[in-house]
Amino acid sequence: MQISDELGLPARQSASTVHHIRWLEDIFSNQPAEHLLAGQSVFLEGDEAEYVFQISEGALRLFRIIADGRRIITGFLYAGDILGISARGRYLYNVEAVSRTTLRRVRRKRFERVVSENSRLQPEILSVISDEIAAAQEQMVLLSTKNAEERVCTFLCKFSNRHGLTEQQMRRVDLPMCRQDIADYLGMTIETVSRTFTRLINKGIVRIENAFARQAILIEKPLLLAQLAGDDDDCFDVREKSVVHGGGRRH
Amino acid sequence: MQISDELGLPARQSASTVHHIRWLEDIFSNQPAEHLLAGQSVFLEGDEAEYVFQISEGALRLFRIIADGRRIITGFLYAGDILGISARGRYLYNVEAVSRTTLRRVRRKRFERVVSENSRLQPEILSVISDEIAAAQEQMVLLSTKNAEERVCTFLCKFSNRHGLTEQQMRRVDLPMCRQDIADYLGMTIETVSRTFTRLINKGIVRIENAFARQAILIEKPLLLAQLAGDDDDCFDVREKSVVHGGGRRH
DNA sequence: CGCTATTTTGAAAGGGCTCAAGAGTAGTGG
DNA sequence: CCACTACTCTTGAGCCCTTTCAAAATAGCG
Repeated sequence: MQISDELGLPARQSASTVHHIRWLEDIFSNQPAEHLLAGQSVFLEGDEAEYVFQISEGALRLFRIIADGRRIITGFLYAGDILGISARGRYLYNVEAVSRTTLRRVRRKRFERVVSENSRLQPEILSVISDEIAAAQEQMVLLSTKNAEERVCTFLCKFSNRHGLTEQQMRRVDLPMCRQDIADYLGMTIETVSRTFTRLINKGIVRIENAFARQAILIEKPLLLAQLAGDDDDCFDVREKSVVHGGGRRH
Repeated sequence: MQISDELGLPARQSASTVHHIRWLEDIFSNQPAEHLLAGQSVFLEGDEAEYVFQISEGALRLFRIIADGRRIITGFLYAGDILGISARGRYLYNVEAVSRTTLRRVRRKRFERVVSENSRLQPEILSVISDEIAAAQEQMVLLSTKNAEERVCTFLCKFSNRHGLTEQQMRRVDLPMCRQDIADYLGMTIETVSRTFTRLINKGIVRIENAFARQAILIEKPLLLAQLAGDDDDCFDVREKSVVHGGGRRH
């Protein structure tokens, strides 16, 4: 149920760790690294929210299971990301390792003490939480308006543009998660995800690097991919447009 | 852009105000009441997050406008709810009054000062934020798995069970928002919302109280409504079920 | 009482889901 | 090295639910 086995993975610190959360990171840096294999659980929905985690390497999936057994993945977390800050008494979702993952944990009590002692951490906490809410909202937008192709393109864009990647890494995407994960995250079936990938390949937008690596995707036309994601970030002209509700049909 | 006119609505304090946020409320109680008409804006996405608000009466809609002009309502806020806590530098979404609404505001600076001075407020802040994230996740679940009927039933259930309502108020639901609002919130078209309501009426689950009031809905069979919402809260047996991913089909 | 905005209803079309089978990939052991 | 098994992923065909487009009905308001 909790991280059990500490198998002896090489505990090398990812050089491309992180960035955006300078000071918070220091809280974790002295903690021992814990290693997880793909599929191992970090905590479950409803568990007492005793710890705050930071991912050193790898990827986690956050998900809930609903009554009929279906799984909804509400997000993925990657190296550098922090997990568990926003939990009140109990965790709101299940967390598992997508692939081999290294993380560090501190007790919530200690975490909060350190934060309250160091005034410049306060805004960073808020920043982390704010990001989490922003991500949730983007996901709501995706789920309520985007079609299959837009969803997959959005996913690939976001994954390839996540923090702490080199230019090269951005064009050659090594997806750690399987099709079912992607499907459960994007609110579609595995079949539709697969079909959509095939369509993107046929269009020459991405290419599957079938060389032995598990799932390497080469983004051939990053700009087109971004366009197909349909975010069109030129959307801050809301206050100019005479926004008629239900303007462009569809919903 | 900001709340402009202070029209002289009777500033009576809703007796059924709130509850869950005892101490935070005190921060707002001395502030002057501001009155908004239906449709008036509180703030826009991207505005500097200068204030924190509490709703005294009425309802707000939180929404974003995407590139093609469509509107996604990410949430509604009601009497007693607090708005703007989770914003970092700038607000993440637009906020408008759904109906006549009364609210109070405090400057973020002051708000944060008061909070940091009073240690028992800290957990309440976290609680508010945690609720916001929980709501966002429930919405993701709704958008990625539920069909039209389940969505509408979920909406009615949540609205009728929101905090601070008497037993009577729970069975006689006065929806302040229009069909288009509901559609944009549930990720469906106004036509489908309408059709779904009709179906629920034909099934005898709800009844429209057409007496002069704007939109009064009588919930005839609350239990059935809750069942049709499909949340089946007996879902905390996750750790027992051998959860096979992609268990019950559909996604 | 007419005008407009909102809501409801109808018929047709489409996109993604479902069910089912095939192709590819890994891991195992003879 | 290659069969054998177990998975994951891909492809195909039909169907169903929601959307779309269009029009009628109802409510709101001067």
